[in-house]
Amino acid sequence: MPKQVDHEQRRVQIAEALQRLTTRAGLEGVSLRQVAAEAGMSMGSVQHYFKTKDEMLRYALEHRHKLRSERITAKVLAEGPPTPRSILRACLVEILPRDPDSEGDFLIGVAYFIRAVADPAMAKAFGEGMPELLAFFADQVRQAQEAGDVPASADPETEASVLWAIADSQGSEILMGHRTPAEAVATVDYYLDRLFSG
Amino acid sequence: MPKQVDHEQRRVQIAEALQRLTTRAGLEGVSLRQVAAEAGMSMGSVQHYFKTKDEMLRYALEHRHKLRSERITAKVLAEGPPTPRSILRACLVEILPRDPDSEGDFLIGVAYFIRAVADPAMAKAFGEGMPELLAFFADQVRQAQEAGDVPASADPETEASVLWAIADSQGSEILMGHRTPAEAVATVDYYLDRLFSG
DNA sequence: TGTTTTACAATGCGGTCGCATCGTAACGGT
DNA sequence: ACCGTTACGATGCGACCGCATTGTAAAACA
Repeated sequence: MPKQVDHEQRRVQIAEALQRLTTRAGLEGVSLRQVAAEAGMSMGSVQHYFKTKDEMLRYALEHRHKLRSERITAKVLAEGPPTPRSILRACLVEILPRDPDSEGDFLIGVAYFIRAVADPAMAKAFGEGMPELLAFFADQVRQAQEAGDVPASADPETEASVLWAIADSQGSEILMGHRTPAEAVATVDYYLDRLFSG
Repeated sequence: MPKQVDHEQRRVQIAEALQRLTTRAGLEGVSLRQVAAEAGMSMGSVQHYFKTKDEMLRYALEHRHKLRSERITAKVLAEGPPTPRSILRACLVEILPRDPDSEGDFLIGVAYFIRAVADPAMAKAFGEGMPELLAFFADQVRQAQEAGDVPASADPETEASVLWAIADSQGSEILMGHRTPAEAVATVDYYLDRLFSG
């Protein structure tokens, strides 16, 4: 068969160009042409690897999910002796936009959220990564409960939602410049303090 | 002078058409033509009242702020004897998208958020309504503290952020169909339970 | 009544969009 | 060497966008 090209690598290349564009310029309204230019290839090439724009966006979303997961687990493992609390803190802080990288990641999340609102298929894809993250959070809370660090009255699943809510919402506030990363981290710590008061 | 028309009423008419469209079709990508059609007037007419699209969006944003404030205060006053807790609950539930109306309101908020991310001027306008809402929340928490219903250790300002975060994030989850309004309300109640445990 | 200002409809312009099509260059298998 | 497939660049189509312009009807003032 013909010219052998690593499809996966090409797709990643495109996805990362998309991510860079999304971070830099804005988020909605990035066009295929822009993505192609940013990736240093022709539009036809992009089309070759992704039949439609949606397909490209969906792939980039999965790529992002993977990267984020890797980043978080790396962060968690890097934190000396991991306790449920330190793990949760690391996750939440990692989610917040604190630098261009994490800001880009957060922005991509927002971009997909927007699409997801109008497009149920995208909402499904977008929400796929959520349950396991929430389950992971809930599990940490449960472990802390068993260790007596979190009151038994707390509901792990709901606490997981609240934790996510804080990171999610504070992240948006940071993006809009209504809050600084430091303030957001302080809020996270505040809440963890209150939660871990068993 | 000539044909006297109530400008404010016309603008409201347009803003509400925009809101309806945003609710129904999606949120980003509503065009001036669509808005005009929805409002039952010509595009030239819309242009007459708003020189640019941004101007229209900005006006509609303020309109929304006003409506939401009115809606919330009405809701609070309607709740028999208002306690800080019932007030907070009413506010949070009111923010959540529970029916087409509140869903539209929430969607508009999302639409503006999106614009706000890329457009600092919009971010400013969008964030203008926030501090007073947060201050109001914080004030309720403080009052509850003085009444001994909320632990003195709680920080009213941060709690206000957390409360907002819950409504904000849960609202998004509802929009995407990842959560039902009932579940979101349960989360709100759960958190209020934990907060009001003085 | 005539003039002036406002309200609005119609239309067009330049631009961009996603997507389809087509031609061709590069390579692997036979 | 040839053939079939793949990679990808070039180009164009139809639709839509925001915005500007133009023309006209109507109403308040003189």
